[in-house]
Amino acid sequence: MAKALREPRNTSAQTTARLREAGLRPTRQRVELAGVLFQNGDRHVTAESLHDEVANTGVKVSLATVYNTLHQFTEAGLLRQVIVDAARSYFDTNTGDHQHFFVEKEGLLIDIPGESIAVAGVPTPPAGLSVDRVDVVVRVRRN
Amino acid sequence: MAKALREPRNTSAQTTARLREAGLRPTRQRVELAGVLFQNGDRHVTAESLHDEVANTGVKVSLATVYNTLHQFTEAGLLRQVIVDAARSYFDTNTGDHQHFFVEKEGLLIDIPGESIAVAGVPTPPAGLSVDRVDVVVRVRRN
DNA sequence: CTCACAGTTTAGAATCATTCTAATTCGTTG
DNA sequence: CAACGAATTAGAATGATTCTAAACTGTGAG
Repeated sequence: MAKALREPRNTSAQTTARLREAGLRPTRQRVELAGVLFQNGDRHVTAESLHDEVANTGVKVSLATVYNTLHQFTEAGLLRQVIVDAARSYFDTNTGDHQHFFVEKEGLLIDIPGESIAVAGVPTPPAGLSVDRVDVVVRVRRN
Repeated sequence: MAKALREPRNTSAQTTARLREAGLRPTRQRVELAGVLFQNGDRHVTAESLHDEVANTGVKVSLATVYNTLHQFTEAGLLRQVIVDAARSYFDTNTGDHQHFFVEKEGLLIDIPGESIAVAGVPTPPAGLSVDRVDVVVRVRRN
């Protein structure tokens, strides 16, 4: 009876461990954000969309923290930043090699598996420069 | 002697004609901006860089007009907008089929001829969506 | 278990690119 | 050259993101 309300939090030990491995102190807000982000498969979020989503779960995390966290996760390799829209930044929980469809009107990003796409003929960069990564954005529109 | 100082203005009739063809009234500022933009081969500018550049030629054009003009030129097919940086928008005078190297640290864009690059394996977009264009950004860094 | 401190969070101000507004100016056509 | 709609502009407004300075919280030592 004593522990009747002690449900297994989705604030799981796994998330905590993952943060620690990434060299990030598992604070309440980081654990919360990581939970929302990495719980269900690949996701694309915006600082604001994530902020709203977390707010809806009842937890309070400031927008500043959401921004900080998104950047820290990105530096730690837990997220990848996707630049497709001049208006806002997207973050992708899929850090593997892949590309995107982007529906501009709706701000909707859709993954394209990395294996399916191949970019050939990329010239050697000008002297002194080396390739960091190749991003492909397939801009699509509703028919 | 009379016309000794009458150099052929780069504010040429060609520029004026080009604007008219594009359905744009050839105002002083549009002619000036078009002159700077389309005078010497392919160029990549940001609103601010173009504004500064024009200011240095002694002509005064407001930043608002530069923004308006860049968008109008883009709609008219005279420019192409390039999205590679979350911080600012680039505009490319090369509207043909081609891609870019991007040196993030320096905000430097370099054209890659369209013929040299080939993207294969782009899957059919989800139902209801059709491909508008495929953008490739080769992110490079200084060694 | 408690303390202390570096690391975090946060509200709100600040920044920066871009857009908007409302008033003035300019191109064009009659 | 008058008139009218289009274009320009200064400055305010906006929106995303970053910064600041103060309050708070993990964590490791004792």
